[in-house]
Amino acid sequence: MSAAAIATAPPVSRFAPSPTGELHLGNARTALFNLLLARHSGGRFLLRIEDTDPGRSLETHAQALLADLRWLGLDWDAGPDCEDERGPYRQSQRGALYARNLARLEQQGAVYPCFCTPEELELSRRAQRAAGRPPRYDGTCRGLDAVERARRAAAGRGASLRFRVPQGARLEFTDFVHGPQSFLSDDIGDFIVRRADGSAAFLFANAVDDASMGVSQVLRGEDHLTNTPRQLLILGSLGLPAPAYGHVALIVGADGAPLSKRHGAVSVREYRERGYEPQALVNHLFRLGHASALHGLATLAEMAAAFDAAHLGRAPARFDEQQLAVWQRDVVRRLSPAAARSWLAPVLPPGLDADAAEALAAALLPNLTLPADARPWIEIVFGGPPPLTESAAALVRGAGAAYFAAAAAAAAAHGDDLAAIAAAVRAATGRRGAELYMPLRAALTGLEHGPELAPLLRAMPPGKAHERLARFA
RNA sequence: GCUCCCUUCGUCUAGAGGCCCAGGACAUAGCCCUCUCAAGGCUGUAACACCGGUUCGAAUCCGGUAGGGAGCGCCA
Repeated sequence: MSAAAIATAPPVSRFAPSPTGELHLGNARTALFNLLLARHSGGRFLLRIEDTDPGRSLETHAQALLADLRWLGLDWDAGPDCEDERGPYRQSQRGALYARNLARLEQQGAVYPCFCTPEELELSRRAQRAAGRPPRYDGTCRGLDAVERARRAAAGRGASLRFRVPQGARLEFTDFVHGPQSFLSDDIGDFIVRRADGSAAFLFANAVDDASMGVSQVLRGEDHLTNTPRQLLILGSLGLPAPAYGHVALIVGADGAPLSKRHGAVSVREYRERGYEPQALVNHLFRLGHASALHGLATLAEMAAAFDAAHLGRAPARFDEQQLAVWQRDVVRRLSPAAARSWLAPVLPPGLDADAAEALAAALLPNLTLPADARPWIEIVFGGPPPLTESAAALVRGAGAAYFAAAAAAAAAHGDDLAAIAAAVRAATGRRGAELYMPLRAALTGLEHGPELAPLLRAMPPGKAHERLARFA
């Protein structure tokens, strides 16, 4: 393939989570950016499940991961549930490929068996730290000869396979987010590519898979930046093509510290359960660590068109729930009546019919961020006569009995029609504007602030308005 | 400890030596509109972490300091 052909080939990106827990906000953003990267140029976006660690990988987590990604609207072109010829897309099913490539490394002498036990390694690391040195593999098994290896193997000691990192070499690559990077190979210890149980280690499986799946761009978290030279070493020994690597800074909490449980929700699931809309979450994540000229709510297609890897940020971005709430309100206000009804469903009184639910949603939506915010209003709409705040009570007293006599009579005659009630009160009292409406609001809701009165009245069960107005007549 | 990464308004960011006494969006404040809140319209407040150097000129280049983060795992 010529250089020009490579340059114009559509990109292939991927998201490669390991099913050891829930989909984290940071990973969700990584998935989003990779999807956008591919879609921007008509490329392909792959989903690969990295379940090489059987002890920590759970099928339920894998399923939840797919469900969360789908909920966000992030669809993949190939993955564990839609295989193609580059698959399978679960690392646990790619053992043969790893074994083949591992064998090639063994033939070249690029790797060597290591008989050190985890305990020995831990001890060595501790000693190095104590001596003020970087904790790296000390090379115990690096120079073992065939006889010695055979003896240890015969003694039943399981062996892992380590990559023989060249000494005195400078490892360079260009990160498409951070620019030129340079590492000294001497700062990298010989690392494990195959565990003693025969399974492939992350560094190895991940790199080999990217190459064999034709991934052209690897956009991942900055925690992998220093892994990159290792993976380049592996790929180089195997003669496999290396993708372009780009690393985005991790997302941090509102206080600038790494996102953790103490920041509250950190998983996509938690936001979904609290009633956040996927479009709100995606819009917020899109602006974190990425700049575009896009303003206002955008669709994934619009984001893809606007996405530009050159505008990926290098500094950690704060996940600020206040900003998320802005997007959320924007999305909520645009919900269709049917969508609004199901969004609100978790807090709706049981047995409420569809029409009543839609009327309620229509009244409340402009004032809500999350379904839970509707609770006090639902109590006001469906519960008993609400207690008045002090200032609401003052408003009611100021209006007087004649005012409410007129209002109650109109409510009895016209039900939930605010215009009719207001007209009657105006005729009886000559009041207009706030003077006219505020006592009605106070008597009906007990408060001075809230959603528009007219739709609120329409959401109330018949007779409620009259009952509440009549108590002051 | 060693290596690497990062640092522009409250937040997300634009900015690749003069176009920047730093632009946009969101948030926020005031005004208008309005039955309140929200929405909408208008106006405003608000930042180059710090110290040196290079240069006629630095947010932009170089060095250092401080602060934050990551990696150094038979985790990924």
